Amino acid sequence: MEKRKKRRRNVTAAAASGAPATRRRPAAVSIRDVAERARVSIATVSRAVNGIATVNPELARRVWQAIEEVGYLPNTQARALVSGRSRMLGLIVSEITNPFFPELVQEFENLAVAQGYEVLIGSTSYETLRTESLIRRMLQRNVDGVAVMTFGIEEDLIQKLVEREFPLVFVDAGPDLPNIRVLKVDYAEGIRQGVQHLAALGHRHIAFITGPLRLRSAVARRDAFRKSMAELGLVVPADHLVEGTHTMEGGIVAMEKLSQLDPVPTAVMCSNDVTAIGVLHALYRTTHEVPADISVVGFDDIHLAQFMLPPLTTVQMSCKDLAAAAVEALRAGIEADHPKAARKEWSIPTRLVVRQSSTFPRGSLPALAGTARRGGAKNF
Amino acid sequence: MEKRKKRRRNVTAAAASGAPATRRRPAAVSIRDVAERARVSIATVSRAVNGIATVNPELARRVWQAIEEVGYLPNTQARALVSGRSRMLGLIVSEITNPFFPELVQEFENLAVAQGYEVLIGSTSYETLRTESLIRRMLQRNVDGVAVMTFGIEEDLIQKLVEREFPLVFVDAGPDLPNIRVLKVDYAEGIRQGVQHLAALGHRHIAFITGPLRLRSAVARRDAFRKSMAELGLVVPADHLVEGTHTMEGGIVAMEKLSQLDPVPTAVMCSNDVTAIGVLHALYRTTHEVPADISVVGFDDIHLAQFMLPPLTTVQMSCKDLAAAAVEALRAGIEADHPKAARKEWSIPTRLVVRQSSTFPRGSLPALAGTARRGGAKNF
DNA sequence: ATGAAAGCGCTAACAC
DNA sequence: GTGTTAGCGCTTTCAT
Repeated sequence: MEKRKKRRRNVTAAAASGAPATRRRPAAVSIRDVAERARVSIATVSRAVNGIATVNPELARRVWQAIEEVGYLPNTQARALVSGRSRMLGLIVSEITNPFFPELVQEFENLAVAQGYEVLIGSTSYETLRTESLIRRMLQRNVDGVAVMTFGIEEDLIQKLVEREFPLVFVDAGPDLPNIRVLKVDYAEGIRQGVQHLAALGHRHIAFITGPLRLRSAVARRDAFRKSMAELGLVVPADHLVEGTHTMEGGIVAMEKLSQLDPVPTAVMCSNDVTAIGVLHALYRTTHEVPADISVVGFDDIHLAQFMLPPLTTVQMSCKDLAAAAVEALRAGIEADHPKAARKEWSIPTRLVVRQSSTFPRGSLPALAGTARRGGAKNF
Repeated sequence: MEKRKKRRRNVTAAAASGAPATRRRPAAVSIRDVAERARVSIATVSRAVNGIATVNPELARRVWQAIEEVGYLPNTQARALVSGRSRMLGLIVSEITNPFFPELVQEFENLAVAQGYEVLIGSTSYETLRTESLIRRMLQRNVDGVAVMTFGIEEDLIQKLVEREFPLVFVDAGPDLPNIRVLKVDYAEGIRQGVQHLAALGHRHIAFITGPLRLRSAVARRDAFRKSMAELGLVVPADHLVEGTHTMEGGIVAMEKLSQLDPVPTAVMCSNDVTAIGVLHALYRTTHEVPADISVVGFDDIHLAQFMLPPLTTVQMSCKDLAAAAVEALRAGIEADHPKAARKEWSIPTRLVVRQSSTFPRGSLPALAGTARRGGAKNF
C-alpha cells in the first residue's frame, strides 16, 4: 500500500523546467509527517492540535511527541483558507513616524498577539492612493477585522470593507452599521481641564493650534476648546485659532503666526503633543522662555512629552486604553459569542497631566518671577 | 450539467451545528465567479490575472471586465499555499517605541509594498520569550524572508529560521551561511567625524555613553569611539565610558553619573539619539547649559533630533539606506535570479550632521562667550 | 473515538 | 491557446 500516492510534494516544477524565479526552501514539516510518525490519521493530528476533547489520551500523547520530534508548526495559510478566518487584525494608522502611533501600535500588538491574533499594520500618510492600496491589501489578506485609528478618514475609502461586512472599529465617529464599532474619546473633559488650569493660573489670552481640520477629531478638539473657553466667559478671537498639521513643522509655522499677534497670547494649547514640540522649538528660536513668557499645553501625553525641555503639560489620552478598547471591540465584532458582541461604543477617558511647560503669565505674580525659569506650575 | 458540483461553498458548518464561535462574512468573490461570468475556465482567469502572455486578448478583456464587475480580489492565502511563497517579509525590531524604528519601519514598508510584498512587523522588547514567539509566528505565517534589525540578537533564537533556510538579513554581523546577508554600518567613519569635530572645537575630556553592551552594535560604536580618540592621541579614562540602555531614561542615569566626575567632561557623545535626548533632559534638570557648559552629540539622526532644544548635533545613519539595503538583500535571498543574488554584504554609510548642541568648551574662546547660548557651532 | 475524503481558492502540469 | 484536473496543508463532515 503506497501512502502519499497523490502527493507531488518536494517535486518542484523547478526540477523539471529550468531556472525558477524563486529559490525554494526545503518543504516544511506538514501534518502528514506528524501523522505518519505518530501512526495515526491526519484528522487525529488535527484534532489533537486543536484540543478536541474526544481524542484518546494515548494517541494524543503520541501525536504531541511526534510534533516535538519533527518540529511541526501548523501552516497558518492553510488553516485560514479552510476556516475562512485568518486570525489577522488590520491596524490602520496615519503615520507610523508620528510618535503617538508607535505607542498605540505596540500596545495593540501586545494585546492582539496575547489573544492569538497577528497584526497587519498600514499607514495612510494621509494619501488617498496609499489608503486605497492599504485597504485592498487588507481585503486580499483576508483580515478578520480592521481598526481604523487615523482619527478621521475619507469614508468612501473604507466603503469596500463596509460592503463586505468586515468588523470595523473607528475612533470618534463612524457609520452606524451592525459591524461597526466606535471608540468615543472624551475630548471635552481633558481639554476643559487644560483650559481651567491655564485660566486658574491667570491666563486670559489663550490660543489654540488645531490639527488638520479635515480630520473629525481635530474639529472635535477645537470645538472642545471653544466650549471650555466659553464656559469661563472667555472669547476666542479668530486669530487665536490657527490650523496646524499635527506635525512639528506645523507647530513651528503656527507658532510663528501667533507670535505676530499683538498682544501675543500668554498661553498656547495644541491639538497634539507633536505640535507642542514644534511650538517649543519655535519659541526657542525666537528666544521666548517657556513657561515664563508663554505657557504651552499639549494633547496625547506621548512618552516623549515628559522629556521635553521643559517637560510638557499635556492632556493624556491613554494609548493603553485606546488599544485595549480597539482589540476588544474588534473581537466583539468577529466572535459572535463575545460577551460584548452587542456593544457599539467604547468610551476613552482623558485627563490633564501638569508638568513644567505651564505657569502664571509673566508679571502677574511678581513675587514668583524668580521661579519662572525652572519652576513652572509644579508647586501649584 | 451541474457546475460547482463539488463545492460546499456558502454552506457553513454553522448552519447545521448550532451557534458558531465565529460570525461568518458573506463568502468573498472567487476565481470561479469570474470564470463563470467571463465564460472561460478558471485557468484562463488565473493566467490573465498573472499576466501570462499567451492569453487571447479577447478572452483577457472579458476576464478583466468580469473581474471589475464582480469586484474580484485574488485570495492571497490560497496563492501562498499553492505557490509556496507568501510574499510577506518579516521585520524584527527591538522596540517600535524607540523613535528610530518607526522611521525604519515606514521606509521598509514603503519599499516592500512597492515591490509587491507585505510586511509582518514584530518587536522583541529585548525579551527572549517574546522573540521566540515572534519567530514562531513568522515561521507559521511562512514569510519569504526576515530582516532582523535589532542591532544584535541572541543567535540561538534565530536558529530555527537558519535551519529552515529562510533568507535572513542582519545588521552588523551574522553567521556566514548561504541564506544570510549582512548590512555593515560604517560606524568608524561617522564616529570619527564626531570625535574630530569635538576635538577641533577644543574638547579634550570627551565622555561616551554606550548602548547596552550585549548588543554587538553597541560594542562596535564604543570601539569606534575609542579608536577615534586614540587616533588623536586622546586617552579615554574608564569613567568616561558609561553604559546606557539606548533609552531616554538610560541617558538620564548615565549623565547623572558623568556629572559626578571631577572635572566633568566638556563633551558627551551618545550611542544613539534617544540617549542624547535623555542627556539634554538631565542637563536641563541640573541647570547646565547645552552647548555652553557641555556639548552633546548623538547618533542615528532621528527626525526628532533637529527639533530638540538645542537642535542635536549627531551622526547620521540613514534609515532610508538601511531599509533599502534590507529589502534589496532580502529579495536577493528570495529570488534566485535576482541580479545581486550572490552578494553577501551591503555597506551603510554614516556622516556627521552639525547642529547646535556642540560648541567650544566654556572659556576656551572668551571672545565668543556671548554667542554660546544660542550660537553653537553653526558658524564654525 | 478514528479514519477517509471533500474541498477552501488558487497555480501549474498536462492534454487537446 | 484553452480547459481539465491534481494538489498546496489543513479542518470538518460523514461513515464506521
